[in-house]
Amino acid sequence: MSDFKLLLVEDDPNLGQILNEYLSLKGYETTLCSDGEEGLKTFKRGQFDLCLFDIMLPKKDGFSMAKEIRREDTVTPIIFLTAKSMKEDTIEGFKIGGDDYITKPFSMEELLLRIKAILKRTAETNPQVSGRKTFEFGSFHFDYDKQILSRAGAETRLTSKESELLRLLCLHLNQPLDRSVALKIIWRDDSYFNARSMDVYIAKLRKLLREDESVQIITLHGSGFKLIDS
Amino acid sequence: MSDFKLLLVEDDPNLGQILNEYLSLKGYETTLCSDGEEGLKTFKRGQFDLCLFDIMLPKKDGFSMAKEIRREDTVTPIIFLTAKSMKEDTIEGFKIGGDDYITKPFSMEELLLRIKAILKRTAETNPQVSGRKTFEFGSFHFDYDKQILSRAGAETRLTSKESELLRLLCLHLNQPLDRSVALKIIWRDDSYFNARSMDVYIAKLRKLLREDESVQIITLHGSGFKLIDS
DNA sequence: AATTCCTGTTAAAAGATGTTAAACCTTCCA
DNA sequence: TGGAAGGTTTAACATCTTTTAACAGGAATT
Repeated sequence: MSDFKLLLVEDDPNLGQILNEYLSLKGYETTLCSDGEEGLKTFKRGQFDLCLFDIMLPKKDGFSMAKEIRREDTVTPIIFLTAKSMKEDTIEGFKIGGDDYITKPFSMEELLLRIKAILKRTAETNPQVSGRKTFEFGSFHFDYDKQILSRAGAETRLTSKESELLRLLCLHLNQPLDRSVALKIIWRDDSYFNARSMDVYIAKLRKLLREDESVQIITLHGSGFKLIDS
Repeated sequence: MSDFKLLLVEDDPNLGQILNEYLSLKGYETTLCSDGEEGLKTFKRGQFDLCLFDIMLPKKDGFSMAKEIRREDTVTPIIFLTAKSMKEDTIEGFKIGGDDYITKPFSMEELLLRIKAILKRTAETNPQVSGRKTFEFGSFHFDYDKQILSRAGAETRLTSKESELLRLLCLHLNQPLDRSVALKIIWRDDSYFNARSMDVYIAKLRKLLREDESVQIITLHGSGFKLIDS
């Protein structure tokens, strides 16, 4: 499953309901709001991985919401939904810092694919903001919340530090994870002893991951590590 | 201006010309190809930041190109252009790993905004780094992620520095690789001692590559090196 | 040809990481 | 309250990677 949190703001109850159900069915955790102010409040409260905003909304339109969000957050992707396919609107949407723009009527499938394409990119370029909690790599399944690494039915309990580190590696799957970044996030401090502690945990994780040869932690000497899934 | 390199593959000479001019005007460095095979060859040679592929193309269609590219490179964004707005096509495009899908006729401005939206996401963290991760030259296969150089079944583990250097040489296969460029990218600093360190690594790589006579690292006295595959 | 600069090569020094085990800390419960 | 139990850090040593040093040759320049 995907574990991404989507914020959906749509005032048409029918469409809202359909979208909500469809996206939940597809494994996203969705929150539906029916007007702009409520949407904005909800956004500020929870952490979302992607926003889907209708443009014409009661109380506060989608563009205004996006503008306010972009003042503080330039990262979370925003997709606009709209009935009118007016060129000016499209342009406005992108200028504000939107990521995609879909005109109604659209197919659910296309919407889903566009959501996926954008999440793929943001997860790649901005791993540490992602709120993901479960991961799949090689033949492993890792549940960060439960601190459980499982494979072929066998479950291994992880300690918190093991989980934190594995999570960071997973968020950067096939990409470098910087030593100092990991130290600052997990140990709050990049010092000699913490660094050695981290090395110990890398060794522990390597031992756990040895069961699947297609997965390994590569050393990037002098800079960090990289979890590879081939 | 932007310094982004775009690869444009479009067989309609009119549209190709217009796109090319418009995007150049907007500050992108564009390369235009008119069929799929040429496009793929061009992609493999140069380093591009984004691809714009028409779907129906002579010799090799846009989807096939994207598929081949995604085997080695999952990073470089691909946008598909197409006349037909068939649902199946759109879905196919995203499934292959495309990033956006625009149906003709589209406004130049919208295309530009979509390009910008995607580059914003990818370029923030991964500037001029090409996404290629595996390379073939002579009888060698080099996997940059895994840091493994293999030939005739035999695998050699490389160190991080060896990998970095070999990667740069491969990206410039049969082309000069400037000393100071390599030093700035790998060592972050072009100084005397780093230069000597690099010479040591060139020697190590030469020793590894000796197994295949058709491959060698040529010295460009006073400027750099060149990996040649004859 | 002599000089100077640049590169090739090897080996040793310095530095970083791998690994294991013991010490240290918490937490929890008898 | 004392002591398991489990988690985390520190220590110690082994190993691997990278840098520095030293010397040998070429190439360019004069």
